[in-house]
Amino acid sequence: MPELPEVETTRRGIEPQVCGQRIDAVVLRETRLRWPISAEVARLEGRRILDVSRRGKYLIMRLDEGSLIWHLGMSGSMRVLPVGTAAQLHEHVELQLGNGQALKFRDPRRFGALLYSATSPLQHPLLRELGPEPLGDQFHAEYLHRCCRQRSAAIKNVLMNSHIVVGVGNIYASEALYRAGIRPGRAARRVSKPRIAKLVEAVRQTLHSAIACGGTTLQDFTQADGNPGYFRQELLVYGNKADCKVCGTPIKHVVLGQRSSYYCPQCQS
DNA sequence: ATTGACTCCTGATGGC
DNA sequence: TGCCATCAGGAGTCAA
Repeated sequence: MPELPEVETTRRGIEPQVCGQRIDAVVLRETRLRWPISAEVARLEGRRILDVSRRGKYLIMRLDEGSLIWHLGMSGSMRVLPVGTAAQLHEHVELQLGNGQALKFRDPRRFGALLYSATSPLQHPLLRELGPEPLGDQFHAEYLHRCCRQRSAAIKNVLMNSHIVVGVGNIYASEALYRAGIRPGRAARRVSKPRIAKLVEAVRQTLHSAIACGGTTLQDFTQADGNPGYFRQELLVYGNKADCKVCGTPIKHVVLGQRSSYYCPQCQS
């Protein structure tokens, strides 16, 4: 579920509450996430959280010694609530802070992760090979065109490949392709450079708008204050079983790379 | 080197 | 009402 806008929304929500705070206690209720939570995490008492940054869909919490790397997986969310607030079902990790607040990580499907990195977190094997940030200046038409030129894979799968560009998941790939007028199943190398340029802009605009709405909530996602994200009502094609809002043609649903894709057969080619 | 299938897990939904 | 099959936003890993 959480794609870049949801992770960025989470980052902005927790940052003011956790920055500069000392970790008074760590509560681990379930350590079997995507990878088991390592024993070092249980020993973080006394460390201080310096800042919270984001790389793709990863959240990085820099400590005065080492770093924590979080991933929300498909169903993860974070909230900040007073220490002592009853734990919800599937609330696997809780960091109790010096200000009396607790950072709570909930993840029903346990596809999320919490990793400890003793050195530079950006050099962690999971982060080292990631592609550029879609909202940064390294992601541009020239770059994406170069990535697409030789590839026969569907353009949507290329967009969702985190080694090419980070943060774009199933929902926003569908939305950006709709905005750019490109069919999701089109082979990447069959997309002309001008259309690639349009797609780069569509990805940027879609992500910016979604961040402004606090992300998209389909099921589990909540912002750090417990509110849902409001981009769902702005979605143009994803999950749409009705007609195209522009031309009235019925929206098509296909499966690409085992993921649902939606597009307008009239507006997208 | 790319690619597509498979995998982890719980919960919501829809058909019978 | 209940039971069962299917599907869901991620992404590493493996085999071809």
